[in-house]
Amino acid sequence: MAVRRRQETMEENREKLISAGRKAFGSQGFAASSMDEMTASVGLTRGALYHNFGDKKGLLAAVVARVDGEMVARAQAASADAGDEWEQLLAEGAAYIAMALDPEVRRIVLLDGPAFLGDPSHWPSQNACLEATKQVVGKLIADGVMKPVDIDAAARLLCGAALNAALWVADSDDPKSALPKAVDAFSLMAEGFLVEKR
Amino acid sequence: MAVRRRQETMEENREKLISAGRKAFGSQGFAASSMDEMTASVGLTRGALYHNFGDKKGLLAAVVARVDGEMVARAQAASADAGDEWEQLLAEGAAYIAMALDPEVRRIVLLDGPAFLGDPSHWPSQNACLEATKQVVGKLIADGVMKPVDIDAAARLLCGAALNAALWVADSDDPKSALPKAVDAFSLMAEGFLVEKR
DNA sequence: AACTTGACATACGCCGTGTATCTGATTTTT
DNA sequence: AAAAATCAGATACACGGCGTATGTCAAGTT
Repeated sequence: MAVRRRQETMEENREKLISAGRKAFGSQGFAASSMDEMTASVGLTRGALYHNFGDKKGLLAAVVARVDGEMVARAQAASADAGDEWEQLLAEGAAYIAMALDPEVRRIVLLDGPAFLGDPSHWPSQNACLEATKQVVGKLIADGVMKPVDIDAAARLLCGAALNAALWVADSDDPKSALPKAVDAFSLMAEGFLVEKR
Repeated sequence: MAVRRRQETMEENREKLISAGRKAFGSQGFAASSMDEMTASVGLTRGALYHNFGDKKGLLAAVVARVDGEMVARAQAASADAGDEWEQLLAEGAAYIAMALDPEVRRIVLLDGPAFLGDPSHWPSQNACLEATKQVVGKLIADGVMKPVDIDAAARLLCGAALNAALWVADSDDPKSALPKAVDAFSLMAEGFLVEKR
């Protein structure tokens, strides 16, 4: 068998660590996750962790970037076949709400991320969700569909509202019945930005 | 000198710990705060902490309740002389945004609170801000000013939007100029709930 | 084949939490 | 009022986690 290249195995190990870190952070939270256990679960030691990611927070950042990236992909897929751009925005919002029902997303991206890495708008991953929302908001304002508000502010509020709605749904007594209520309230509130009601 | 009563000094010590905990959590964050240092800063030891609050999280809960209570008081004061109830809601929102610019409020109530104590809607303090918002929303829907949405969902979204806006302002490059934009966007978005625009 | 590199392991020191035990002052009891 | 009980808080200890310094051996280089 051909000798394994160095970079290959390193890439594999990074992958293992990100994946295991995601599981650990997602299930126990960042603070309570032991890096000894986490690395052992994939047959490595903390040596690999500190070599690849610098420290525990470094791994969290990598995991956040990963999950964040997946979210944006899913949101764009969900809004792909929306009628117009306004409906696209609403579809993305609804998609974020649905995604944030995933416990991993909630804990890692919505709770521990901001608490341990600082505000999402300054993440190295640039918080892809925010970026995507800004794009759409910019277009909608240019087209005169949305009122002329600050793009950053509007995007942040819309994105934040969607994720906040998800937190509410997830922690409500009956998530199943809360979900439509949340989507409903979100859509309604978003309409505040519209020039003319629909 | 009269002998000090037991309960008095205990109450004083609890007060010292809450106050010192607030400073520590607010400046360094919950995870990075050493309880040895914190207790020593008010001339006590961790013995007092564990006796009074059970554990580190117990103190956080007490601190959160304290700050949360102050927030509601300030919000109600801000909305006291609002014209009608809708304006009261907006005033409360603006007040929340302004308050969350306080670093202590941000870190303790908005970041570490949810991350370490769970969702605000389940806090022992009941999250007074949410409760207050629900009150007003309930009235506005009954009066036909707001559209008939789920009260809990609407309150959560409004409250969340205000606090989220504040997080954005605080972490923006130029908070001073961001604040009015945030308040503006918040008010606009809130109007989505109105039956007829103003 | 000798040498260098570097990815990861091993070993160590430090710090922080939580708990078990102790102590002395305030209450209570008689 | 003296003895007994209580209890707020201090002291001491055990355990575990993080980060770093150092070691090691396979992959790559010359």
